Amino acid sequence: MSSNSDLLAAQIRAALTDLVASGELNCGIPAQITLERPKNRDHGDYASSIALQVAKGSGIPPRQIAEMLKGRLESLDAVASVEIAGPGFINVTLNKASAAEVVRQILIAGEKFGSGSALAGVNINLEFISANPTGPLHLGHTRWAAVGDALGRVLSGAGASVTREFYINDRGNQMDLFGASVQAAALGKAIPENGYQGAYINDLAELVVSEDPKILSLPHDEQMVAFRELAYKAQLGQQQKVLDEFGTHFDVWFSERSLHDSGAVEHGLEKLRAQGHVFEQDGATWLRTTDFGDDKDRVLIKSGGELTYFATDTAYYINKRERGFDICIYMLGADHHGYVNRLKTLAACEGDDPEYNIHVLIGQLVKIIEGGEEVKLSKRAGTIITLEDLVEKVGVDAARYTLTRYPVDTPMVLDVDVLKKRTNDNPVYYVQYAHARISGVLRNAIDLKVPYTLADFDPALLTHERESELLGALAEFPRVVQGAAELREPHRIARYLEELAGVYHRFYSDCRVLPMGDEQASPIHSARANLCSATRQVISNGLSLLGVSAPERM
RNA sequence: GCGCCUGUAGCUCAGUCGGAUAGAGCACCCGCCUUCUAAGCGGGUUGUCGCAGGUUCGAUUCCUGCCAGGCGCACCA
Repeated sequence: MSSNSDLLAAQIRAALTDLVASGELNCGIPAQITLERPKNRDHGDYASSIALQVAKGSGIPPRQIAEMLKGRLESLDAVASVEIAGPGFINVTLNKASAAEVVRQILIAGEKFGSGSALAGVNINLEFISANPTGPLHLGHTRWAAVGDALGRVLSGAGASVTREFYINDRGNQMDLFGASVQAAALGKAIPENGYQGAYINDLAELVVSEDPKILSLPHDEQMVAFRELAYKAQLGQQQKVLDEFGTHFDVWFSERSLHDSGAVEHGLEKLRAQGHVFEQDGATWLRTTDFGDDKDRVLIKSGGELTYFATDTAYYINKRERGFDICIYMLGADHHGYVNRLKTLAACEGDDPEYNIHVLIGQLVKIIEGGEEVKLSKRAGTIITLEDLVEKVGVDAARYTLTRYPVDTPMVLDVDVLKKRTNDNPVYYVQYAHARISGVLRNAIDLKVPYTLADFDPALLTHERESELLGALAEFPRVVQGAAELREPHRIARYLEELAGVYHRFYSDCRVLPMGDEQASPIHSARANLCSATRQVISNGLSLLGVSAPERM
């Protein structure tokens, strides 16, 4: 079942191919023929600038090329009229009934509407958050929890096979420092220098002691390890619980320790050596990342024999690839952007294509303001705002929606006061309200005996301008999902939903859906109720891609 | 010094391969509920798309330089 825009694009391609074959036109044919949705409705339902693009090499004026294509487009059943405008734009207006066929497509596809196959067969590892298990999740993690989860859903929607993975940094000095901090808190001693602070450390200390009172009689070093291990389990469990409540789920919780225990690190080093980019210097072992444009080479094994973090990351990447992932997506905070180049060059050293096999998204920082001032303190964590703090303030839906409606490379400011409002200020309610409103209309439709199944649907009745706008917006959804997946930009879904909700609200205020008073139910009521039903389906599908609920009532 | 991100309306921000008159919400003013959810709709007002060049039929979009802000540049984790 192809959409009208696919149909038009295919027809243009066929027409161009024929013109080239017959010698009337001498030009290359673009790989992708895209149709735009004109901002100005006078320019039809779809517009193409193909004639301008193709004109350059052909020596024929663009308007003349547009003329050549016009007839072919007009011959399509779905097309009502074709006009050539300006320097050579082709503006296509669909006939009303075929524009309305999208309602049928949506209602038949249901939850599947919007899903596509652009990324079918692609196996993607999506790694995000990957916080240290030494404390609560902060605002930066929260942004990833929302965006990463949404991206996972969007990629799946585009047909990819997606594994969501959380890398647990459960090894190294930070863990020992964490253990020592909890230990100190339990013993009532001063937290070590650079150690972990905050009420949660005391909570963890109490919890560990209550779970295992004998811990207090262990020798000091052994005791630190015991505290470290028990606090680690508790803190990780806490992160998992919080994420679960936030609606973000992972397929794999990957422990850094397991990477070492399984021999994956040695294996990774072997693999890099075999590729010929490893060398020894000053007693250390290096990876010659400068072979692929890094500004300096990177140490894998320190002169003291210790592995660097980079070595582990390298092994981890190789491990992912060997688990069969075609594309590894990393979502990192802005403070790690220096890492992008290193990750890409290590992929190159391993023999991969850094432009395809690895994709790094950098998220800019999130600030949160309340009452006009930046909020910096958390009751529990001591210094940082946590995921729980945000959810407690504004709720899961508002938090998730707001965090996903901006591109990740924009630094963002969350205004808590706005997020608490239930007005247009707060787009999540605007979109959810449209869903609830439609649900109300459809409940009433049942009471008023207005049938809205496909058997009752006559597409030719949807001719009002508001109906056309709504139909046009609905038809866009699959393209939006595909674009969001390919560009790794889930915020496009949110922006689209706001647009769609706006179009629906305008339709609602101009077009009466249900019979009034004693009026009998007629086919137009059924047609409009079907349109409402299709719109509700698309809003629901879109919100689901963002992990935001679609309420039946508000 | 080098690198990444950002700079669009009074505010918060959209604006995939360059396209037609640069958009939305908020704020401000004025309207619309005796019949489907007013958490809504309509109308009015708001711009040197940071600055300067370049590429071309056409640049907010691509290239170069500069200015401003944020963040990084370890044999740290």
